[in-house]
Amino acid sequence: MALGKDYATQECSIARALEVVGERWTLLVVRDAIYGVRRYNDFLVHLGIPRAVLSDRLRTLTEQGILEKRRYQEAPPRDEYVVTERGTALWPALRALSQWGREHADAGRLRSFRHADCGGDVGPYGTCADCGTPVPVADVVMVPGPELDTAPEDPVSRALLRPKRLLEPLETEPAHLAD
Amino acid sequence: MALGKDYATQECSIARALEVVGERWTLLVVRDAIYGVRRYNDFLVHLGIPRAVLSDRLRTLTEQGILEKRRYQEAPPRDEYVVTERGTALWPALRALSQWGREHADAGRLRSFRHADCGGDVGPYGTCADCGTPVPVADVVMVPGPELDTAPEDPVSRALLRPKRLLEPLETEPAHLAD
DNA sequence: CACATGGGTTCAGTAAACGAACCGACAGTG
DNA sequence: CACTGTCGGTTCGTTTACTGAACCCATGTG
Repeated sequence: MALGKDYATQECSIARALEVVGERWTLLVVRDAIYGVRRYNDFLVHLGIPRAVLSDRLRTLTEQGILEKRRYQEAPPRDEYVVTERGTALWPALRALSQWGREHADAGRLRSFRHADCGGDVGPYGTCADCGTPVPVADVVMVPGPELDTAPEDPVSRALLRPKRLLEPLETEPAHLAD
Repeated sequence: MALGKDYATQECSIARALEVVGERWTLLVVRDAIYGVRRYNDFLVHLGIPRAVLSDRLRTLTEQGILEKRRYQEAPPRDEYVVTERGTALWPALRALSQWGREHADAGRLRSFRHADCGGDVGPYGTCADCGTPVPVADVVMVPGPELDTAPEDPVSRALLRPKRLLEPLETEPAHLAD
């Protein structure tokens, strides 16, 4: 991880995982990638992260095979960062953290997760509260809660005011349409 | 969290959770607490963490209600840090991270988790692979895997070479018995 | 041509982590 | 009583990381 000392001495798969995704901002970048954010600028404005740190995290996550950088247009050259299977495999951990946050750090509910097939809530074990089946990340729909800012600054937050199926690319308005 | 900038602008329960437990070392302290580590020195030698950082994390986690500091002997005064319900509620997140680590960052298996009642593996959704029921943290037994160091330096790692039921206090040998 | 956009890099200042040293209260040993 | 060791810390100088602002470059647009 760095800082002179890493967790390498730890014989523990939690430590190994945190060695990869435990740095500041890293899990939030992965979260956004799973939410469908793909472009540098969208990560930037949504996270409010310093550019140098974002560049570093995107590079590291790409090297780790959690994101994949790919050119989606040639002129001008533009790349996007798409979450890989290795990255989506972090979804259960993010979902569990989100659950804990809802129960122990939030006042109200900010967003919740629903099973796309039947509309049931995704329960504490990642299974659908209605139909009982485990919900894969691609079948999760994130729906906004009552405590969200209704007119956020950044276009990513605005796009996330509508229900959003995870993994699908997020469509943000071009900047010149901003109020 | 600090560093001048926190995640406070994030309307997201993952960010709220990471605001509390996202700092370096914090989740490993919670992990150890769930494994049954309770004493300052045991955290210290098992984690290999700088003392100042450990003191800070224990204080912060206590303030957050994730650990509870309590006096267990008067002369000399000795305190222990016991994980609270709020702390054990982080178990699903830790288990999911562990799962990811096993699949994507480990070579072999270091430790695994079993359902105490029936001996079945705790599966990817936190349910027992044998009997199918969700396994609460108190019913999890951690068993050592083949890749562990068989003669580790610190007494905590030595104690964890035997199967260990989570949450129960860990019994470490007194230092003068070390080889 | 001027200006905006996307995707970065560079750099100085600040905050955090590191590791070694130190400390106080007590217990056990000789 | 002195000596040694344990436990649970604090202090402090050094190294590393994060932050925020400025800058850069290629391209497209009015």
